[in-house]
Amino acid sequence: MKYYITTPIYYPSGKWHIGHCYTTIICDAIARFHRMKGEDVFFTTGTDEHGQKVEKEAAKRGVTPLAFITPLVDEIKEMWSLLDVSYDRFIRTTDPAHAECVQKIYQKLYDSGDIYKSEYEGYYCVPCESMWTEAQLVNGKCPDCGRAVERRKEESYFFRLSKYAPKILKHYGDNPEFLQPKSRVNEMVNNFLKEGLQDLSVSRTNVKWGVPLPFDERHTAYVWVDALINYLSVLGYLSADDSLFKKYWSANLHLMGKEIVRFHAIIWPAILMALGLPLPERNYGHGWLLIGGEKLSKSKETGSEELTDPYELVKRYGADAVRYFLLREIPFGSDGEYTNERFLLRVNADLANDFGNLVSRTEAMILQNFGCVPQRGKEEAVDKELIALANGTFAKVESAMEKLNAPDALSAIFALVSRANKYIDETTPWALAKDPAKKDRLGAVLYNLAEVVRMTAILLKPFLTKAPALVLKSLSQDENAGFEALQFGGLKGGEKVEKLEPLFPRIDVKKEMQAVAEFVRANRKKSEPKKTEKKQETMKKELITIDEFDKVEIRVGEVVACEKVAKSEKLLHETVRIGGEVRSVVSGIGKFYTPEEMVGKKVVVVTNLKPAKLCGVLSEGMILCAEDGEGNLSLVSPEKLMESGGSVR
RNA sequence: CGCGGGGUGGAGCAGCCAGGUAGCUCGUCGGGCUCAUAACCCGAAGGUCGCACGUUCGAAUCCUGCCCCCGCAACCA
Repeated sequence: MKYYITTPIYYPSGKWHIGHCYTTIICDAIARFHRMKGEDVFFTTGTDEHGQKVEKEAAKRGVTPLAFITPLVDEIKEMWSLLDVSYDRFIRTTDPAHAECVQKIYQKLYDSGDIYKSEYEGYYCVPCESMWTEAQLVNGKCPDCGRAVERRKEESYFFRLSKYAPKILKHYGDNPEFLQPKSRVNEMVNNFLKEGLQDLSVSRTNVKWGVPLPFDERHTAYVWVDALINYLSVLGYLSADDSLFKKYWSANLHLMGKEIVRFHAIIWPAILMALGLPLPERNYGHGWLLIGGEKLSKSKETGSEELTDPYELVKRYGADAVRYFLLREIPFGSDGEYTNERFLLRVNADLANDFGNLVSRTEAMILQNFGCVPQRGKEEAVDKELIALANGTFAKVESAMEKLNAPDALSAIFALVSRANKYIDETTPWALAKDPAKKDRLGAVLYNLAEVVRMTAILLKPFLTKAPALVLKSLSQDENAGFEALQFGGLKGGEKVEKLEPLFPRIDVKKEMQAVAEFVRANRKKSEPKKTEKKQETMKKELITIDEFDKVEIRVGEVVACEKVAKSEKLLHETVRIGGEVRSVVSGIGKFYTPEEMVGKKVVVVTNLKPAKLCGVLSEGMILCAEDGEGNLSLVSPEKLMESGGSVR
């Protein structure tokens, strides 16, 4: 049986946090699970490297897009290797074979009439060089700069998405597995499919860094279509050698974060339908890791002291701990809170105290009393209960994993670990050891424990990549064993047992949390001065003339009213009197000043900055602040009492 | 009335679809044990299941209304 499983391909931003690892680690555990069942698994991941963002960043640095992006791709590959991600193929959208596949697919759809040329009508802001839809405009003006926009038509190629809406709806109905969890189906149906779909613009003329369309080189492929096609191109679809495609398509599982479900559940099936290909069996949109209720990327900006850097986490606690936390702690399908404390408590309680300690005490007693695995003995009622649980655990793990529910699978395994720890208390092997007449019973008890340890190690192999192999090796067992080795009784007795170092050293949570908080703070300080250095460098580079400086109009103003901008974190909305004029100004200083203390302050304002809307509030100027290396802000004000309206130069 | 998801002991979650003793993990407190990584085992305290109304012999679960949080969506000038 074959099993084709994919992660989305990632945009290599370089700012990695464990949220990024979440999808990939779950996929990896699922892939390993199926491999251990003896299935023919193909597991892919990769990077999404085209688009305007990359183009602009590269230009800023004066390098080619590919030269800019490649080190970042190497970084993500290193991260996957640190976390033992067992992908079979890594695809980059800049691989020539991928680009070729994209072109062939566009050509195919163009030939069949599913892609056609038309015009895209929108509102164009000339200074911003941006096209906006009617819904994006703010009071009919450009949402970026607040200036007037003009209605404009732009040539674009469209994909007949509209045609497929009814078919997709029907597919959802006929295949309840297709999109999970169920709540996502409601979201897609109610928000998009029910009202019918609009044809999708699938080409861009303003983005050069992309795959050029074969039938019109002035256009590049829309990045989302480009990216989705990776699931086919990685299998060699439409290439000279499409054996992988023949063998593995369609996908058994596309796993992704909930934010991109729309693309996978609507656009992707429509494209596949247009190509006449079978649809993926299952799409699953999982939840996010949150810090204080916010997405990780956001909370990073707002300065939380949680350690989220995967490299550092692996360095401190090991790949197994990071994998375990992600797989065990986050309720699958919904969002989950991340804190260092929860991470440490979870790892301590389960891996160190329960599992690691079980292995340690079992092997210690075997070595003290027998030196090798004892013979299987006569079974009493307690033994039978333990053995039955051990033999029944795989079925529970399998049924959880069929639902992709790693937390449930792991909790079934740890129920066995727990039962074994309790079994030790019930059978009191240390007491048996004191009575030579009970040597046989002692042997039987320790054999049962050794078996449970062996089986637990095998059960844990899809989830953890280091500890299970060590445990199996220490019992002289094949570390590559699959699930077929799970029947109780696998140990024959007499196997050499090797003393292990503690698998998961216990962490002093309080101390560690302090250390982590210090580390995060120190790291932030380290990275911030760099930013200011860079700023200074660019200042040096770009000398300006006095005339240019003269273009900036700066005046003294007085804050007459101030309030927090609703729904924003740092934005304050000030009403500033500048001479006879009163202006509305929004500034990002909410972390450092309260609205109350702002009122009455003399401030220095750039008054000829083009107006903009921030969080929907009009800002007609910029209040000047000094910023230190740590991002602390201080208002700049005239050193002697000055009338509002006075100019600054 | 935009659309979804959520509100359950101190923390994080399960239970809800198919009403009937409110469960799990962590934390707290007490006890046991000493093989083991001060780990393990047992017990206890702690909940008006967001609020209100209704259906029912009986509601965390079903109905209706409301409140709060989050995402889809403009944020650090």
